[in-house]
Amino acid sequence: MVQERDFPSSNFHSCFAPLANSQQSLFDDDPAPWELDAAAQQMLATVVLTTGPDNQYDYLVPDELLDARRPETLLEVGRRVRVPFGRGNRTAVGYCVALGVKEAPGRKLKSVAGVLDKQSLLTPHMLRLTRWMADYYLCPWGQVLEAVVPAGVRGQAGTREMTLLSLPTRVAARLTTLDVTDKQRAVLQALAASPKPLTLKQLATRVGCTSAPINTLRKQGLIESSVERLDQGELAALEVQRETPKQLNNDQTAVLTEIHRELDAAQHSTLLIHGVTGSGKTEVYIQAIEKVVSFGRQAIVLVPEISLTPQTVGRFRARFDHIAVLHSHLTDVERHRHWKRIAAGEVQVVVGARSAVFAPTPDLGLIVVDEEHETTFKQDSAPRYHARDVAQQRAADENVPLILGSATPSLESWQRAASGEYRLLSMPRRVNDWPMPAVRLVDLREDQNRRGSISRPLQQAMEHALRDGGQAILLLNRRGFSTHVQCPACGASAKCPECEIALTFHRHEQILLCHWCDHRQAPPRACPDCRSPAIRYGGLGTQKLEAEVQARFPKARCLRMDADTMRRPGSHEQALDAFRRGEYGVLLGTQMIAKGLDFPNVTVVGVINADTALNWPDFRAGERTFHLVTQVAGRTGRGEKGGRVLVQTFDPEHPAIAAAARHDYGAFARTELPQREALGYPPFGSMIRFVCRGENESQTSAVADQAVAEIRAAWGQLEQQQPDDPLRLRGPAPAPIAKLRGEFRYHLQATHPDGPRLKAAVKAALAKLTPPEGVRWVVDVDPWEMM
DNA sequence: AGCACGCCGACT
DNA sequence: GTCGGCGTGCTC
Repeated sequence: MVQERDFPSSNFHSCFAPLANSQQSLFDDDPAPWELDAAAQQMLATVVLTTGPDNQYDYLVPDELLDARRPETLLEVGRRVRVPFGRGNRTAVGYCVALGVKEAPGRKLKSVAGVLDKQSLLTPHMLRLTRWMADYYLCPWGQVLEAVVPAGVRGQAGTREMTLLSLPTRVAARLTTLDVTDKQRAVLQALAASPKPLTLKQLATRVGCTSAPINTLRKQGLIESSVERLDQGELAALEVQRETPKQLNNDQTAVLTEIHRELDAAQHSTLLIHGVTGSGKTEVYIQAIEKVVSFGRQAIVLVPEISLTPQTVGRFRARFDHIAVLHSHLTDVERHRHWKRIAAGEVQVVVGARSAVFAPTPDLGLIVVDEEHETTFKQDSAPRYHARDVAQQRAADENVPLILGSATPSLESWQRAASGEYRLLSMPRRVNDWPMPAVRLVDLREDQNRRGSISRPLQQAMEHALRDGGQAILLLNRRGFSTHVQCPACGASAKCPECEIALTFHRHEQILLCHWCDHRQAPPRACPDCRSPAIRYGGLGTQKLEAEVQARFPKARCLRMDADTMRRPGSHEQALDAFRRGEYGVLLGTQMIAKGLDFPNVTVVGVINADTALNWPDFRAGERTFHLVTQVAGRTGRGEKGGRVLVQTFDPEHPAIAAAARHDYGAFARTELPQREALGYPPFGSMIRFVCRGENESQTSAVADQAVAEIRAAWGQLEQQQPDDPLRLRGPAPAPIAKLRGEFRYHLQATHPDGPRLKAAVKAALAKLTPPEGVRWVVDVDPWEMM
């Protein structure tokens, strides 16, 4: 790390100013530039490498890279550079994160070899944000930078170097007097008539000649050429039906008034909107953004990927002239074009999944995170960031409000609102005062001798709904046909050879499938252990449920949506559109049908088994169950016909299920939060999860043991003298998925109320970890995945 | 992450 | 004596 105080503030474009601790004294006691010895001053670039050690390195900057007249090779903060690195001076690529005149250190520095980008890829805001992410998520800064700048932007996808031809003014002036052939004159005249330079091809077509006369003129110096990188083609423009603002109800108006007040205050604050399903949160976001746009600023709206369906996106398109929709199946070229439009300030609203939080808006005015409790905001590969928390950091840094919205807020956000860190705004009523649907719990213990998976009350409710022309939704969180395939004679069940997890039978494909690694094998004709031919297909998946629905409701068409039927891009939207048009009576599927959809004609929702997620080895199991049941219940009662919800469960007294049945978020939070507190779990403690994996089981478990020992040792170094909450270490233990793709997995969880201290200990411990070849490890800060 | 330096065992 | 094993530490 460079000595920041050595930088004269006048010309050192640092992006670190508001960072904590080591950066605090920046600029405080800098000597004035004229007091410094000019001979010892050098122009230096601080570089963070994209791969390699997680450090910052200073390089000399050759004068030619500082020539403002040549903007394409000008070195700026936020551009990438090629630098010599290591003893062999191999070429490395890094981001320039600081640039300025600085006192030379004792030893000789190497020089920047070249500039890679024609413009800066990261504003000082984004550099600070990525630096924060690196520190918070224990991840190399260079890796964060590579994750934040889309590959299509780095690679200039969709652009091409082209030679542009133009007429020098001295030639244009004496066009008629030149001694040239007729073809050549025609070429020169075409060029003179064109308001902008032309490519060789364009010019040749206009004149109706080959490239020969043009090349002759170029050789004679009568045409000059320049090379530029140009876009190939344009983003397709969409025809959109415009829509006017909707009338707000009292709750919506009250919340919007509060948001407007925060926007006027021009400072950062976080508002948590707790609005029941169907309370009209989207309209509130839109009207808040209209105000931001009227200031000429931009807004970012983060939604779970599943919500990026034409339905939600269409509402934004209908209300704003210039929006960019960023979803996971954009091509590099499309992503690059959107990025450039956003960076140029041509986009008013960016709507996208979690990575849209990095949209390069030049003058951000507001960030909205809709369905903020959703797990898809947490990235499950490095950097393992949570978009809501990154949005919080970004909004604070850019001094703009952050709006979090949910019908079922995460307990993290709820607790922050309770502690006063966030402001809580409620929208407890649905638009048009539609009532919340009545939820009936069906106790599966009392109905043990039922045949199949649909209880009598659910069966009757579905019959009623379908007879009255309504539709039904059934939720079952298990795909496939049978969830376990077992031999009743010897008890052996089919397991994945790579993961040792029960294989699921998929009847349509006639295969046994591992849902973790996608291993496939033919179903056995007889038990491989005892040769018994009577194989039992137990457990319920969506395929079996589909068969049962078709048997029980032969007149109704049934649509199944799960990861198996929704393989192709766009199939999700097509299926939902068909259901909305009434082509199907019953929609059944996994949790992908539970979120954010709005079907006025759905009058019955059935949860086949609310308990499936309840017994997961995850401290959020109850919260997940509550979210799922509440969200799916919100899919009904959105029209004149009202709606009913039936939740089948073996545990109707469970607080998460009972509270979800009453639409009572407060009750759920009141029972769940004290339990979290007693166990030191988030939101009361920070958690860091460590997972290691390798083919050799003893080596892998030894690495987990070593990690625990190092964390304990590092914690001992940091421990304070006063009595204190103890560090909680759970594990090491085999992970719930103890084997995956042929590798054994061990994990441990560390929790403590003092997040920064916990992080410091884990960071110090991991620096000492030396796993053998073949054992890889991962740290996850604020984990959401415990398997 | 790579790459050289270093300090011990089997060769020419 | 030297070639090479891969443990340790540094790279602006």
